[in-house]
Amino acid sequence: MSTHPGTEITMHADDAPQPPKRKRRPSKDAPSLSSDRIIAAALDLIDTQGVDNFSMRNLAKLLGVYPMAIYWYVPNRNALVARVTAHVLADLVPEDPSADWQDDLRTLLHRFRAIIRAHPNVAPLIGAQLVSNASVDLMMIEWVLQVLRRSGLNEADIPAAYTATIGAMTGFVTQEFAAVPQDDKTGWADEMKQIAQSADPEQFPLAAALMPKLLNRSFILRWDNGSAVPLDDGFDFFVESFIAGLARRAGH
Amino acid sequence: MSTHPGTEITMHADDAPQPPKRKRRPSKDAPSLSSDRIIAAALDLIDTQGVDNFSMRNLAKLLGVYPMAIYWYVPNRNALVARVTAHVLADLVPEDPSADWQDDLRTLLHRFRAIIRAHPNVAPLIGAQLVSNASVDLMMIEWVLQVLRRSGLNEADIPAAYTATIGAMTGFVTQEFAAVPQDDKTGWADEMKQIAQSADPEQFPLAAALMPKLLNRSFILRWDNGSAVPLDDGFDFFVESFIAGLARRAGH
DNA sequence: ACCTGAACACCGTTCAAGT
DNA sequence: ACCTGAACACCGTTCAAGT
Repeated sequence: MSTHPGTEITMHADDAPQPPKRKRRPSKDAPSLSSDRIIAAALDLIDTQGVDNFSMRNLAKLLGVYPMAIYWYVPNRNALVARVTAHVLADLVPEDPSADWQDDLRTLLHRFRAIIRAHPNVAPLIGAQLVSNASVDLMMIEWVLQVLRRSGLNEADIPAAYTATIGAMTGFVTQEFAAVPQDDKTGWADEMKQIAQSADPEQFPLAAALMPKLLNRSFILRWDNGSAVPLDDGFDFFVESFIAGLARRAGH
Repeated sequence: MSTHPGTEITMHADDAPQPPKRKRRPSKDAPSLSSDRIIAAALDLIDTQGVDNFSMRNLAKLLGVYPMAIYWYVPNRNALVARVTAHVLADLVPEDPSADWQDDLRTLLHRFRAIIRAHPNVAPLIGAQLVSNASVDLMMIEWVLQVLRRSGLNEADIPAAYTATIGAMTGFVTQEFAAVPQDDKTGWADEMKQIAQSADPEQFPLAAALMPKLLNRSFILRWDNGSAVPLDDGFDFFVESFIAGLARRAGH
């Protein structure tokens, strides 16, 4: 739960004075604010209101404080959002590497998806923000590199394979849980259904035939996102294809 | 270039009255605004300023018009952004299917990347907005389904394979071109470099050893995005792995 | 039909000030 | 060190009005 602030190398160490050096605050009571409280409250707001409706002012209100109070702990909104995603991803790396590198990769990708499922509104932030906490990231990076080397891949291919793996881990899930505009959900769903059922079987034979399996159960042809309708089959197929392809390229 | 408005089924037909039915505007001169002009100007702004700095008010200024004038053509900012991404993706589907389904898939994924490379600031919008123009999408969907059937996959696997394919197409590239916070770019780069070179070889042996190949050339360990530093090798490895995995699952 | 113009309810952030 | 309070320069969008 806790991110052990202070023991971790905080990326982007933002020149804002980090609060507790040593036994500070000899005064009466603890400060009302802290990095941890702010991050927890921010995550709470993002989880419940979505990232668009998350504002420094609302966060301040939730914390019972004036907006600018937050800025003593965090340099700006972007940095705060980065810390929230780092917090969410803190427990990503599996503890125990197994005997089978393919199982390890599978586990990592599924763990990532499970985390985002618990905090879907964070999904759109992952792309830009998977850079926030270097210590966590270095562990994860090393973990992935080790798995890839055990796969038997050519050593020279490991950097490319690493990037491919991270892309596979984050890409699908980010899309799956991407926010769906909630302006007029039902109108949108209705139009999508209508287009789907009026898909000309002459022009689009396969799409028309498979529509019952695709409608609101696959990318593009949906109006709910992964929170409401998880794309389990698609994700599994994606993961297994990627791993199988890696295995083939590694000579298995 | 032109999206032929009126000939396409516009998804989310938003009840705003769509302008030209028949020979309208018998009056003096053409209206100063049009859907096409607005979309083109919006794309221009997004390309140059980024999506964060893109506002209805700036767009109005660029068009030489009051902000609310735009609202006669577009119901709101989100819808406008959706149309922009649809416009950008209009030419995604390749014209000529080849003899080899693997080549076709490769072509599609590379075309997608080329489009996003030309408009990288649109990348973060793709996830939520690959839903905007149903006619384009149906063509693309049918195209993908046809390719997958030619692969020899089990018919029952095609829906999952379809979602996996779209996820593969959009996921990696969306991450590759995700915006990098430009608050203090150089400071960020410096810290990243420092963490990289001080990576403990005891704790992170592979990461430390491969760091020269990884630093700013792979996910997470970078400060530039795909516009400045394209991840060509990673992308190729990803695409080839996915296709190889598909082939294996199809029994090749 | 197409656009203006003012107004409302918000933003993130700077800056000076309190304690 | 930690937070208040006012102010600045923005937002998207509603609503009434002009032509």
